[in-house]
Amino acid sequence: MKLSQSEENYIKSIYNLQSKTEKVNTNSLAAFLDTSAASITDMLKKLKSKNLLEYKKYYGFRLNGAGNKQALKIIRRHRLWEFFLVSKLDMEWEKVHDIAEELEHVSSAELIEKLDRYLGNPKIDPHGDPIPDEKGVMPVLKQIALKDLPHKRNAVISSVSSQTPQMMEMLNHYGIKIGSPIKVLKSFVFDGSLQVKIAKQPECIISGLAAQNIFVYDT
Amino acid sequence: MKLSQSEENYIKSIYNLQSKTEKVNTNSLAAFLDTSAASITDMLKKLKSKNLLEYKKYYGFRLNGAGNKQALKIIRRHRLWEFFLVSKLDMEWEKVHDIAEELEHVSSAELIEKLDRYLGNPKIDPHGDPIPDEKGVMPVLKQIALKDLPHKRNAVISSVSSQTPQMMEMLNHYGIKIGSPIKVLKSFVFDGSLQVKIAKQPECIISGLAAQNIFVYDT
DNA sequence: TTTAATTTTTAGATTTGTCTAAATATTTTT
DNA sequence: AAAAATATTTAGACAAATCTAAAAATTAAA
Ligand SMILES: [Mn+2]
Ligand SMILES: [Mn+2]
Ligand SMILES: [Mn+2]
Ligand SMILES: [Mn+2]
Repeated sequence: MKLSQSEENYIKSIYNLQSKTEKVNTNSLAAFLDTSAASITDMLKKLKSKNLLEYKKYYGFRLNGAGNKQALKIIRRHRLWEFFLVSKLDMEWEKVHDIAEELEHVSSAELIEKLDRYLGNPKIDPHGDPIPDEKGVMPVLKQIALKDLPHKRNAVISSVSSQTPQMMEMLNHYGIKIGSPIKVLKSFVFDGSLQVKIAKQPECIISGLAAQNIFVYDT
Repeated sequence: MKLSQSEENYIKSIYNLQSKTEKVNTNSLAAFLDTSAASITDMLKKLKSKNLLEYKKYYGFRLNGAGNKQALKIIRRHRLWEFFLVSKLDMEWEKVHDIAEELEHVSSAELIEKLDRYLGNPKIDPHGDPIPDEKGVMPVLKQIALKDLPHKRNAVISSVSSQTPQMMEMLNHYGIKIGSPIKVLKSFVFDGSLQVKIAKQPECIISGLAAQNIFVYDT
């Protein structure tokens, strides 16, 4: 089934909202997509007629199995392109989302499978979000605090607990970015500080408090 | 100026037809784009109103300076993506056109400049067509005799010195076409003959005389 | 130089995705 | 439980890109 760019954007947005609330409602989707509620209703009818959506008038809606599968396909494309833009073209991870928003609609299956192979079948995008595989299965990644990461384990920065300017300043200084590969070399019992190696950076020391608030995927 | 996908496709097609005939006419563009003549007229009005086109009712049309510049920008994107698909993702050069037809409409300037750098600023796409630079200038490609092509260099058949029936018969037999990627694997000093690999053909031997009369773009 | 053939444009319709404003249904407050 | 507030849907309109069929202009033929 060939979907329009618009239909794909709606499906992806519904998927995202669904992961936060059971049933999605018209206004929240309208707000999310920055369109009118009337447009949402119009599209809901269309997606329902294409059997991608469970939809009961006035009572909210959800993607059904087929809809979810579609959403995961689009998310896969989006995140693979983001990974490409950052890892190969050396773009900054804050900038890649908008471009991936367009690239995700290029629909060749062969393209995406070859891109995936070329990138080394990455499991996490530059924002720390998991990349569904070719069957639409999200990899299960266990997230742990950096302080609990065993030594010498290859891990990837997945998130930080608070996005305050103070935290960002420090992360910036250390060259820590979501998606950066990281490895713990040594830990100091005295204050819980860690000596770590972050990809592309010289080795450095991170305080125990920071190590509690930085999370990684143990890969 | 932001152009729609449709507008971009029309501009590019007009550019291509223009390179063959001075003025383009409605029916030939309709045939080229496989649409109705009425649709062409509709779009011509639109492109004229956007000052990309010289257009006199019933008397044909041409892109103006701004229109040409736009066309070259789109062609640049198209050919860079084609190069990417073949050289990085290892797709076959016959298959990449349709995908590039979609990718070419992703409009980030930064994306294209980084892609260009990443690919090593290629000058020729996988079909042997030149890639305009970031200013829209088509590169002037140096053409050399196949016999002078260094080993293992990716080159593209650009022309043959004589188009006699005898020559054509031989080219046909070898599956040599303008635009075919070619690579020299080995040369024999004894008679100047070359072992070459032409895209999609099995390896073969070409005589020294033939190798003097076949020209390639060294990429 | 009329007439015929061809090309191009216009008129009017359709589909997709959007909007505003009004109507209707649901939920919350009194 | 009725009124008020909120959420959702419908009605009707619009712009973009397309189409078919008819009209008009140009070109070629008789
Ligand atoms: Mn998108
Ligand atoms: Mn992302
Ligand atoms: Mn295109
Ligand atoms: Mn090409």
